[in-house]
Amino acid sequence: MAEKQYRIGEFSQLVGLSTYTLRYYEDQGLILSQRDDNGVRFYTEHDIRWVGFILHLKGTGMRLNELKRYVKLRAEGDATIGERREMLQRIKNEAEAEIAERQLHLTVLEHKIKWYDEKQAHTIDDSETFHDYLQRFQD
Amino acid sequence: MAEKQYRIGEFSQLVGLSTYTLRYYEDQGLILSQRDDNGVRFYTEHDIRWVGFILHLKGTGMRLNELKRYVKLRAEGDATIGERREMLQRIKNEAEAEIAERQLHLTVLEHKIKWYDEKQAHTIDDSETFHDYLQRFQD
DNA sequence: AAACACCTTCGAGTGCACTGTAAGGCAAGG
DNA sequence: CCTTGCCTTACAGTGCACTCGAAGGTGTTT
Repeated sequence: MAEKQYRIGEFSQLVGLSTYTLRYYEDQGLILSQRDDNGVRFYTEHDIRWVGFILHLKGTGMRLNELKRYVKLRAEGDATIGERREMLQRIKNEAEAEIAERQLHLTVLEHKIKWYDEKQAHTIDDSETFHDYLQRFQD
Repeated sequence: MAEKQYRIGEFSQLVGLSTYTLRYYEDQGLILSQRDDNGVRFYTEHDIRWVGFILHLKGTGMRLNELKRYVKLRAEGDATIGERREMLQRIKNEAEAEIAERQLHLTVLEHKIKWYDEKQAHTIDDSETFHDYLQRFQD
């Protein structure tokens, strides 16, 4: 039983990327496609997994240029595993730092929401500025 | 004792935004500046706090257009507090959803790093694909 | 007198990641 | 035969948030 083959339109639906983007990624060397006798692209389950994986990498904040570099290393074989590992580790660290930073910003936003609530409920002095209010959480 | 006044160059250093960006933000209505007798911008501590706050909002993922809308509402007075609160709440929800999503992508990246480690240490079968490996964590 | 920091308007350039159009062509299905 | 879906190259357009430069100006400091 041969594996199911998908043409670009169907594949596009499956992976959630437009056909434009799929061709663009192929241009950029991020994906490969096989061709039938007429030169028409087709993809298999294997390609679905690969696109899924690069979308995970993208989802962590990895940029196309880094992704290209990663794919290039991958094509060079197991000798580059160390380098790829370091790359992913760096991406991981950066992503975690960004998340942490974003969470810090979020706490201020949360305080502001609380401040609005208390202001609306008149449980804080009408003249207390948000800045003064924030001071109460500084320690 | 009058409050210290900062001209744009110094202020730029203090808040970490270029003078270009400060003027741009002013154009966009995100910041106000006072002017001396010669029309030269100056800022005070109050402005430092305000820029600090909008950078927190930006840091949560809020876009300039939303920020503009927020600032506009703010200028309309306390009557818009409810709307501003809802706005920040929505931003908060979106930011949390994005963080959660990013963390999901990160777990896959972490698995990939582990997979590299195990592959390098030859503790996994050389023929086991990352996809097969990942299956072991699916439940 | 020159250097410096600021002011204005206006418009162009940057980086990223697409997204779309034009203009041509091929092959299969109703 | 015509529509649909695919193919190609090449290039323009989009959205976002800056970033910069030109060309002219003012006021303060050395």
